Amino acid sequence: MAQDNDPGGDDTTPHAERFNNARSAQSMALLEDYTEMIDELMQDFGEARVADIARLMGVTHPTATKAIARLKREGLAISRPYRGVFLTDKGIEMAARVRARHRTVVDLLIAVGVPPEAAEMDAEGIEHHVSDTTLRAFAAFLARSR
Amino acid sequence: MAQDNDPGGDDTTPHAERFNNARSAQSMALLEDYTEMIDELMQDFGEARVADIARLMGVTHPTATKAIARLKREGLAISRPYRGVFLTDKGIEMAARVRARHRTVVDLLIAVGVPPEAAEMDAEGIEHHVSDTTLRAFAAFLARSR
DNA sequence: CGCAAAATGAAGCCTTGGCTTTAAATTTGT
DNA sequence: ACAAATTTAAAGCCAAGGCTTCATTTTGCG
Repeated sequence: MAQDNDPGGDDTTPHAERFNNARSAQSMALLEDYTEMIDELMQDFGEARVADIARLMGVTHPTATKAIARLKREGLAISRPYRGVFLTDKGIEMAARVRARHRTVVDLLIAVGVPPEAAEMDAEGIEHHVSDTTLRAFAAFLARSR
Repeated sequence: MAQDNDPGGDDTTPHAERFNNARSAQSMALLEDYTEMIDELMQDFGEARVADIARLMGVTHPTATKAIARLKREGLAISRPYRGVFLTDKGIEMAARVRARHRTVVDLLIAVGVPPEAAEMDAEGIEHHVSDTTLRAFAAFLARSR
């Protein structure tokens, strides 16, 4: 376990780096989830209203509004009052990426024997922590086992 | 506007449930990480000091202290001022469970072709979102492919 | 032994992401 | 055309999880 006998020895531990990584991934999860949701609503209904976004995300409207404000701050979306929310090109690109990743994660889980419902459920949390390297490995595994 | 399906139809969406699930999993991640870290320090050095916990977690001491306060509130740990932190039986049990799950996740990732380093990194974030069902599927897959 | 350095704790601030309540604006229906 | 209903926005609260700064307690060493 320990390669070092003195806990006070190191300056930057690999542990710390990993935890900080996981934390920052978490901060992007919300952006990704809302972006994906808006994209989905646009495709399915031609518009994304705050009320629908809120309901589908399982939060109240003010919470959704606040999240959308952050999306706008990050240049992922724009919104015209009473006209719904629209993704920018950057937002659309992110939505596509997130959606592809989600599908790959679900497929991988199913491929290793996870029941589809559980796969769908867990993927929602897992996907945000899957790095590009891991995602490529997943895709390769799926291609191989098909 | 909308074509055939109306977004206002449902009352509780499966989406919302999944997101809320992921959110609550997230709230337990911190507890699990600190518990695991304390257990590790106890095993390796016989004591878990706030300063070491903080450094290994990649946060400042006050942040670690606050997290430890939450652990105590949840009955997972106790601490004597200036004497370090100790896990309760409940905390030890959680640490064991978390550690086993972590190992399984890393092994699964490696088994499907993720480079060990990336597996270790991503597992830190992924593990908290792996349900019991999924964990069992992982274990079964590993047993099978060995 | 005494005192400085190190470890710990306390207090206060920030941001995020939830919530409720209240108010304003727009749509809609008669 | 206007009142009612719906949608959106605004304001303020809360807890979590970061941070800095400052006070206190231990500890180690000359």
